[in-house]
Amino acid sequence: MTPRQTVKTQVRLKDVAEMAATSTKTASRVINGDPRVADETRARILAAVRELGYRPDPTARSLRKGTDDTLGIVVDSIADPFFASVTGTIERLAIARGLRVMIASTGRDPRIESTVVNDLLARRVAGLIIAPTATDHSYLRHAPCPVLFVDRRPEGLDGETVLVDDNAGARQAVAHLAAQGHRRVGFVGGKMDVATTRNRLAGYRDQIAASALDADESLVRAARNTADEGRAATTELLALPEPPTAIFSSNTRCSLGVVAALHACKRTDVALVCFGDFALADVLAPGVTVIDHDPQAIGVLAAETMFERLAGAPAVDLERTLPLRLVMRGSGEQPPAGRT
Amino acid sequence: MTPRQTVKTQVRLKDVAEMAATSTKTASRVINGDPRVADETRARILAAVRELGYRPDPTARSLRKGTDDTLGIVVDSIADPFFASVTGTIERLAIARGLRVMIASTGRDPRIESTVVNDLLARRVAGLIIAPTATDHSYLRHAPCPVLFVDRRPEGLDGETVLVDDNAGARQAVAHLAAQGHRRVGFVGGKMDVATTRNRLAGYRDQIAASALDADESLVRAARNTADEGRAATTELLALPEPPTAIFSSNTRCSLGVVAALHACKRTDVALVCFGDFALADVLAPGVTVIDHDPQAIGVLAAETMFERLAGAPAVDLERTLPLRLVMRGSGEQPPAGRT
DNA sequence: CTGTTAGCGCTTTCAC
DNA sequence: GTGAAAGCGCTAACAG
Repeated sequence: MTPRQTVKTQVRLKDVAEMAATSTKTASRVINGDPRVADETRARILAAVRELGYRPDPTARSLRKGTDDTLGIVVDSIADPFFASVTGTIERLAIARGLRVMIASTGRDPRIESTVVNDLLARRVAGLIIAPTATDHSYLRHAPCPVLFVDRRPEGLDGETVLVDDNAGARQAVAHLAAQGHRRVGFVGGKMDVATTRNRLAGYRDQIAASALDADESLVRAARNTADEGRAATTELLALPEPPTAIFSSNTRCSLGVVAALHACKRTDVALVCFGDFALADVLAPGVTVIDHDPQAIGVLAAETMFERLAGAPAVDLERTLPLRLVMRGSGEQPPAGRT
Repeated sequence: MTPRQTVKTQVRLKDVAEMAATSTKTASRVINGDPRVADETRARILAAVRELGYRPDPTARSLRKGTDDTLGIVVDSIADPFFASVTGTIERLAIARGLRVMIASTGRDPRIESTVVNDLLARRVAGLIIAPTATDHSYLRHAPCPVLFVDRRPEGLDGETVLVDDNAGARQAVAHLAAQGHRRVGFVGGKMDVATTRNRLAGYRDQIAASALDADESLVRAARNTADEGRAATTELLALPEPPTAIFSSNTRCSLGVVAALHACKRTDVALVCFGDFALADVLAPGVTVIDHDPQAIGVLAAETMFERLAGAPAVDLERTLPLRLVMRGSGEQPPAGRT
């Protein structure tokens, strides 16, 4: 037998209306704050609502109105510290505005992205915030709700986007290392099918050229998606005939591996700048110099932008870029061949 | 050529039925995998489904069936690394079973917990996984769906719970420190209104007594919820007339602060055992000894338990406890007065 | 095997 | 100001 269904019959609007001796429509008006109801009637209805403990059914309301008070958020992985922070911030602000939040992870799989986005759309979400993974987002051109992209630009669509200037951040990192006298700077980063990686790698290459450093492709180790892979890449780089004297790590997952490798090999003399701050970066010896992009700030900006769209305000600029900040802690200020 | 999706004009089951020259009910049967439909009819309907790009409306279905294929997850904060990992794991497994996931954070506020749980319930979630914060969960006794608690036991209700043995973990940590010869062991941990903290503190006190160590309440610094507060608490402890020679940190947020403080004061000779592993714990010098409780394992167990309940299997035991593991990395193996 | 009829709980015409 | 009726898209009953 199936589990016993609770006899707790839900209080419906009809029950409220009956108790207040009025119609469901009038009760509905009161619930929805329609002013055109007699004060006396309104009082009766509110009393009934409180007495019965009535709570409107969001599903029925959603079906009838064709819209929901839920925000859809689609990110790579909720377990990724960066996205966890961004998502958590958005959720907090959304709740404060009386909005619910539905979160879905894609695992960076375009097909999963398409599935979850369509599902969210089918649920009539009020708005959609997406860290894009797919290569074509043109199907969102006529989406029935505001769509905002985060961290990466959509492809095949001029969608409003909140992001950091990956290219500039990478250039800044490499320029900083060049200023310490480094000529051979290694790159460790994620997969090339992620736009963020491509932009950071492009910035790295731009600045290598601009600073006239060694443009050696064997110093570039992309497609490292986990800390373990970042660690392995670092070990490889250090084993090169002409190893780099400095490393730029392009994302936090990699950074954790790079740091682990440098400490394991006792090669903390190798200069290091990481894209993205992380816990304990300031505690290590030496402290890890980072290009800081505050995930909470991204969350706040994304949430506020979405609230503007939900309120009907049109987008002014298609892109909102957040500033980056070089945080010097020691690892990035070491000179080449700094072994002691 | 991928078919263009017009999200605006929704394809309804009625359209599919008309195209297949049948009734909506028969079409509904096919959609829901009812075998009692003629193969030929089924083929016509499936063809229409594909041609029209029909996707069932989850809202309408939910309203009609009185249930949804969404799992509700309620945790302290999605930005907390521990809960991000647990939640991410559950989400991944849920998606794989065709379930959606709705996540809500409470910020450890009992009123917010009550609000979000009721909201999730109003949305007819298929099941609810809760890291409890409120002090009374008796209102969930007759919940219309399976409810599973994670990380902490509910109060006022014998609910099925997945957790780690906080008390035993704390005892193990203190016993380990006692074995190194420490007699004064400090405690840094979260707020006392969180059951996890209470259990770990109780375990700490139990073992202090069992090992006949100094039971000095001035060594106990609870109510530290952030890394900054953990850092401050550590500084306070070290400034005591009779400072501890070892510290037990009861949660990861605190641990990050404790570690930062020890490094900042150059007092890494103070022995340290932390409850909960964290990134770079093995990279620091000395490596941080931890009582490891794998958040992913908790997520897997929680998800599987929930799937069992959704399938109708009754709970065998009310509690499922995950094993803890002492990971020795150096910080917890240092002797007292180990300054060099 | 298939179709018709009623709703799920709510909000929206459009009357009064 | 208020209310009756008509659905939103779907599926549980119960016929046929």
